[in-house]
Amino acid sequence: METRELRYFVAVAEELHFGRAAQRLGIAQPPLSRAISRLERRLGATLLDRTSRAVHLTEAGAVLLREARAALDAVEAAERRTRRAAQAGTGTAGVVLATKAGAAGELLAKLLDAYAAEPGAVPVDVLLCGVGEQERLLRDGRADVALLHRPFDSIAGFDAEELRTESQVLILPAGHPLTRRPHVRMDEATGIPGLPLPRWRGRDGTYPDGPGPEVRDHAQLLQLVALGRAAAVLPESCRSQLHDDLATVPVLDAPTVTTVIAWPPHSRSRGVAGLVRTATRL
Amino acid sequence: METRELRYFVAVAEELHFGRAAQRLGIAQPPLSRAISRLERRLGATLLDRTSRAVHLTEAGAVLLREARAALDAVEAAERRTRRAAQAGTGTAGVVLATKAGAAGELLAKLLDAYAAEPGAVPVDVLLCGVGEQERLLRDGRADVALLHRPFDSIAGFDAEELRTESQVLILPAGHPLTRRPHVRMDEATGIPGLPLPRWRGRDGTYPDGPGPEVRDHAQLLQLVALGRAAAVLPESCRSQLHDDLATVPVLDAPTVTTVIAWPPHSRSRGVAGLVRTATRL
DNA sequence: GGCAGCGATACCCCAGGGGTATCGATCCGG
DNA sequence: CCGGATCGATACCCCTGGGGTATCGCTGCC
Repeated sequence: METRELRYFVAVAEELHFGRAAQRLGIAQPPLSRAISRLERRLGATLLDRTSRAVHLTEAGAVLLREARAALDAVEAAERRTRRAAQAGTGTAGVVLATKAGAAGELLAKLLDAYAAEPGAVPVDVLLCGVGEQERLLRDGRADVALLHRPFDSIAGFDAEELRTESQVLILPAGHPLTRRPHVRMDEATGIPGLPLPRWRGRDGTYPDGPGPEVRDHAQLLQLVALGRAAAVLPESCRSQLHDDLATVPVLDAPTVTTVIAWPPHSRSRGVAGLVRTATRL
Repeated sequence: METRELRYFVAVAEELHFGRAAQRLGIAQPPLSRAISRLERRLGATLLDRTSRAVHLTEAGAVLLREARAALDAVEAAERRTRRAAQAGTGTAGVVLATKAGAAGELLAKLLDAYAAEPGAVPVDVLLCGVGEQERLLRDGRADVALLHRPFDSIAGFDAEELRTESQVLILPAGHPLTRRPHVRMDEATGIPGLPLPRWRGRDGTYPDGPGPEVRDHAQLLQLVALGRAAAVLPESCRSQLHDDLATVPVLDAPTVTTVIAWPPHSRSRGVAGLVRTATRL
């Protein structure tokens, strides 16, 4: 199977419409129809049920859609990482580290400093991204290594080392009555009148239903809290980045958050290995 | 990048010789040279240093070799799993479970029985393989789910659930003086005169240096022990499969062995999900 | 210096990927 | 119930590019 065929199939499987898929691919519809038929013939499998009015995925088609996405990510990653390895000047290639914007601030700074001081250290580019994006960046090769936060981020499919575990705190506008409490419980944090917890954007770009404002990164969230429109429960290390217009209260029964450094299992290059070693010794 | 180009590059990178690589690929040498040049031009990267006497990988080439192998595995897996999903009769596709031949005997039997009794269970094919092969089978799609044993097998890149943890025992021919001991230490087990521990075959098909016979699965190993040519340290659950010509002694300081059920992170199909659910409830 | 080994180049052929025109089936509005 | 709109499949054509053979140019080596 050629990657072109996989790309074609994914386009059709996502659009469920040969015409639109062809348009998206920048080709005409007939060659696309032919390519899919040929793919089906070679696989000995019907991938799509087509009536002349609608297209549906068969069970085999659903399997191929999942697998093809993973395979195309892997091919894309190969291309990107090779390009980066080549262009990073003659000599040792750099490494791209992905982390959530606004999270893991001092840990990240310490890691970068400590690693830069190592002998044989390689240049590190930091890629700040939205919540939940790191997984995709690692998978398609835009990043080589990432800082993730369990249990929020999934480390499925990656190698990882734990760096730090911390408890969470409730973040409120300074002066809110609850800030005088020594600690709160989770059910108190979720039910503050007028200060709902926010809804985080999912990987697919949609937001869960419910009350609370929609947010996609920490800066947005903290601003909303400062404006008195929301409360937040975040790992306690975020306190170092708060202005004095925000106050924190420990949440006793919130799940603890583990910061991990993760990388694709097959691509433990020298740069990644060094960064991981430095991180675990921090 | 097309998978053909990746296959071509991997062949050359492994052979470090255009002629042999072309032969392996079943094409002539000139088109292979051209394909690699074109790949290099498109990537904007030199992948191979070629003098007219020798070919070496550049740094970018080494990156691409690693990444290309992973990508080709993913493409191969896509093809195989789709074929299986299609041919598994009309209706629900089966699942292939990989496990080491001779290991996890009763656990496996219990799992298969319990799962088969579930409503909506899917046919399960069991694929018995050599030590350390499961990783490759999962990666290239010949298997969908596997029973692995940490710390011997790496679960890098897979999702996994722990099933059972057990300690290890020393296996000796019946009547050996050490069998009268209530327990032994690891350093005693490794130094038995005339009964060396075996050398396991690595993933690359080679054996580590040292004394001891070369083995690749449990059946071979147990036969060697029965013949008085080796001793073995194995998880205690293997006792249920020993004839009375073999005896066991607990090893106090051997690492504990955890049996896990693992699967590729993106491919949690209905069959795999059900099997994992059943396994964790066992 | 002649020779053997190896990758690159030159040149040719045709399979196949891509395009346009059109067909055939199906759904829908009137 | 009919005509038009929609959509995937088919027919046919063009030409890119993948694959082949012959050969060159370079490099070690006896």
